[in-house]
Amino acid sequence: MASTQASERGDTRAAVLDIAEGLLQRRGFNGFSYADISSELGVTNAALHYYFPGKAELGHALITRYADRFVTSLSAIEDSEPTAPGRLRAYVVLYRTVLERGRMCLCGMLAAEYHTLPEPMRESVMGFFDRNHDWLTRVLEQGRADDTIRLAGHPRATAEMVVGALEGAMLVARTYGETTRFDAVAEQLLAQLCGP
Amino acid sequence: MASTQASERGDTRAAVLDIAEGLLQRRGFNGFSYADISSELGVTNAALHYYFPGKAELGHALITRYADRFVTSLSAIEDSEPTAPGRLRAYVVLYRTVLERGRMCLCGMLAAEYHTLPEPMRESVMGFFDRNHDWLTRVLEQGRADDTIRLAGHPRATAEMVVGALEGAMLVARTYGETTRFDAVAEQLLAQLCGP
DNA sequence: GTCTATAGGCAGATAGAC
DNA sequence: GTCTATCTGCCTATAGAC
Repeated sequence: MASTQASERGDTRAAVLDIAEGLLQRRGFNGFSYADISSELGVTNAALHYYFPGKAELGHALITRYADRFVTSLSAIEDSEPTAPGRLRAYVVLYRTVLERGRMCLCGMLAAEYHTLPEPMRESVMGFFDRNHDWLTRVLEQGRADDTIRLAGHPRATAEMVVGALEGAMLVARTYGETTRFDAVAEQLLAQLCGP
Repeated sequence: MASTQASERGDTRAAVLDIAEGLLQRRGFNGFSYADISSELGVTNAALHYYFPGKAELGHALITRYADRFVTSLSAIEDSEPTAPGRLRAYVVLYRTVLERGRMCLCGMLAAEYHTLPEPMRESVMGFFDRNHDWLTRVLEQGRADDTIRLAGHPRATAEMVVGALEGAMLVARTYGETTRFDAVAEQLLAQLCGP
């Protein structure tokens, strides 16, 4: 099996995170077990505890890695897209890419299970949303300044609406297994902000 | 304890559903157990199986009851609110009321756990969203007809955006434990649709 | 680092007494 | 209808060999 390659290269830890990430995004934190990971990776259950003492530690590592990667993507967008509407559009693509793989946003998933999570994980989930709101607020302010974006209220409130709308659209669209439902919502959202 | 009253009146079944509903909306379907229900109700684990042979049946009954109640609420809105913007506003209050009690929409929660659910439950979750989209589409068409609502695209696409935005706003707002975050998003959304 | 072996707990579920 | 008692299976986690 393909997954054995990873352990042969010595980066089992990363392989564990990759597999666990997929499971978490598709089934939720309470919807997968160590056995799901170990069987797919081709190692025993006990090996996982070497890298992550408990499921809480694994969960925390997953959020951290996901959030860091997300922030990197946001920086990349700022480098490649100069305009506010362009940046918004690229932001939407970030979500769409996740959905395309049949996944839910990792932190959106954890937000649903929030009340069952260990405290360190909760904090990190909030941090993820904070950083998203911060970034979007800046983009919206930029768009308002150069008149490329039309705001109905405060930039931060709109930023929170954009995150909420995209998270919710993913959540519902994944139920139907149709990416087009997400696209329709995203277009709708962008049309209302960047208008004609 | 207060819950014993229910069983004394002979409506244990309803009491089970009430308790399970709260657990599901707060912790998710994979986040609670039969023991959680029976301990809160003051009966034994086995008693629950008398009413619901398996957790799948319990889950299905929960969706059905929730969806039926939701449809009833939508009819009530049509009776009390004649205008499209009024109906939209009342629709938002439906969500807000759920959030106020620290809960997530039952079907929004199940949408997150979708891939771990037994088939009969999946179908019912989709049915819930379908009915919401149908109802909202009709309201939006009404508003477009009498010029009280401004649509950027197809009514159905906007209806799906509204559901997505509200579900997502609940999801994120609940993480922060702040109802005001939901309100800001809702106002934002309504302003863009009914705005001046 | 990864294994075998195993502990201890809790999950959903059933049989049969009352 | 609700109980006691019990089953089986899976879960996270650990000890210790290799």
